[in-house]
Amino acid sequence: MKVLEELTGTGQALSHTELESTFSKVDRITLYRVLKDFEEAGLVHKIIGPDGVTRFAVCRHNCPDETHTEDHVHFNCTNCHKVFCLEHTHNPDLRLPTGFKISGIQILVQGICKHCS
Amino acid sequence: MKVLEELTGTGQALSHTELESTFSKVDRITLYRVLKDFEEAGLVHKIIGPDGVTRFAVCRHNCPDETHTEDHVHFNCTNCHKVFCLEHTHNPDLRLPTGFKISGIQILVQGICKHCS
DNA sequence: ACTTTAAATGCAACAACGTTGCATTTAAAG
DNA sequence: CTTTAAATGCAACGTTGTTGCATTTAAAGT
Ligand SMILES: [Mn+2]
Ligand SMILES: [Mn+2]
Ligand SMILES: [Zn+2]
Ligand SMILES: [Zn+2]
Repeated sequence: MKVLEELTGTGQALSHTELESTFSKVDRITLYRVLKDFEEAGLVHKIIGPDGVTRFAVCRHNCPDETHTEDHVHFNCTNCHKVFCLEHTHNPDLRLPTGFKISGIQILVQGICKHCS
Repeated sequence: MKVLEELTGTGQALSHTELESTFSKVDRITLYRVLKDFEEAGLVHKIIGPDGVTRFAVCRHNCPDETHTEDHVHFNCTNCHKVFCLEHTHNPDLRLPTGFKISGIQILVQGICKHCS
């Protein structure tokens, strides 16, 4: 519950390490299991940034239970390296090569965040 | 050179493991170093998929040396889990929240690839 | 309140991925 | 042929993430 509150309260996606230092009393394996359970329950979603770091963020209202598609845009600040979930959802008109059928899309925007600009 | 040929020849992005089994004679650390050198030289680029697996693909003609921006779209097949570089580049008209300045974008499309459909 | 049962936690061990230091081999220059 | 530098292989280490098992904690049943 504390983990979920932390994820809900902060405006950004948090890495395992960040959560681990926040809850220094909790064993890291417990944290792994908690986050996995939250993800499977559709409460949080995982974001793997361009640096390969996995972060977690709470799912918003528009996240369906079954498909668990998180189709909103993610923002990765090149200065502070934080990751934010943007409310913006975007479905661009991509013309893919023949034979390719699109089922989902992941957009990650890089730039300078609100706090760093 | 063999590694570069392999990456150029195949139409997809290859993971370290895949390359390692292709060149079973080569030590895995040498492979790490070769790929790192290629990346820093701007010959290949890294793609980290939604599963967190790192893959490598050759840079095309339109990859500038300095910025090394790979702004083309990547396709991840949900069936065979292969990753393809699409020629398509897309700059959508995103309206970001105030204070956020965009400098780049990464688009990863998921679906069924040509070979699996 | 006491007992039974299940869930949550912590620890150890392990595997995959990736990096660094160092010795050796290989190839390029002189 | 000798000198020098680059490329390779090995060992060791760090990080991330998973699994098995024992213990603790909490929930239910009596
Ligand atoms: Mn998100
Ligand atoms: Mn590519
Ligand atoms: Zn920032
Ligand atoms: Zn496929």
